[in-house]
Amino acid sequence: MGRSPCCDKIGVKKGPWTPEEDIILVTYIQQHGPGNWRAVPAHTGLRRCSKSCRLRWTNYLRPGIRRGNFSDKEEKLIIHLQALLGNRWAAIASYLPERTDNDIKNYWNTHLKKKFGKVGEDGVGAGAVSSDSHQSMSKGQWERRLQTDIHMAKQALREALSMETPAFMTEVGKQPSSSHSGEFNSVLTRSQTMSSSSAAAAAATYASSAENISRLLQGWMRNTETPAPSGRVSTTRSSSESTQLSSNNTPVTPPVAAALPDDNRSKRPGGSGRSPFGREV
DNA sequence: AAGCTCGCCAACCGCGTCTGA
DNA sequence: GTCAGACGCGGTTGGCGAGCT
Repeated sequence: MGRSPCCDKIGVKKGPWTPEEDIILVTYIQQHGPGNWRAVPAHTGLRRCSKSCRLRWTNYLRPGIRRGNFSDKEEKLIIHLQALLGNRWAAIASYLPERTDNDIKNYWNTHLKKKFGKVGEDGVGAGAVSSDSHQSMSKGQWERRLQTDIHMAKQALREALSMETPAFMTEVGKQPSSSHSGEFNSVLTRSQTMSSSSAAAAAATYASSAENISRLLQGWMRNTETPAPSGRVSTTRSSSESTQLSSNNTPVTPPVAAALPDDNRSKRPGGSGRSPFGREV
């Protein structure tokens, strides 16, 4: 099973994405949809690795993403799920549709690890259990274990949700997200069927994606009126800020925020994660 | 005011898994 | 059954900005 060469390192640009690149990528995805990442650099002319394109989209450009300001509920949920699932960030992220696995991972590493990292170290978390045990487990045992973990995670989540409406849901509610809780529940129950509403949602997704990027562009244009964003990171940071600003000032977050992450992951032909988590969950 | 240290986060890298030929 | 391509995931790193001395 040869490892993929990923990208021919020659001529492939690295480092922070510029707004122009973002626009090109979003435009392409708007037309063709996410997927077939291999073709993205070739068709768009982007001098980026396909992985980089996918990462940029899933972690940054994909609409419906909320960045920063994790609510208490989200924090608790992450802690709970981390204890149950271990460092399976993609699986955890599937319970927080508006957050990316990278974001959750970063948040855990920077904020929560210090506070709650010991929980895992003590072996309370399933992560500690699973990492050790699944080597000696048979496949059947491991799958049963997974199902148990999933069940526990669902239960924990339901408990968390039943206590009060999660802050992230209420916050989202401020924005015009029509059926967020419903979609969230569908995520919760892992109903993987791509309904026609999801298909319609996908269209809205791209529309709002374009909106996102146009706002991003506007912010960038304003910035370029003053000294141009010459610094590599500063450009990205400014774009990041403008994106965030847009989601704060105006409701950029689409109503389909919840639909995309799982649909994308589950529907993607080929490719999978390391563990069956996050897709079968 | 200048230099230093630390925290945060976007992005990269390597590996595992799945799928089709 | 085998192999190569494609994709997703988790760990890690690089660089900027904020806070501190």
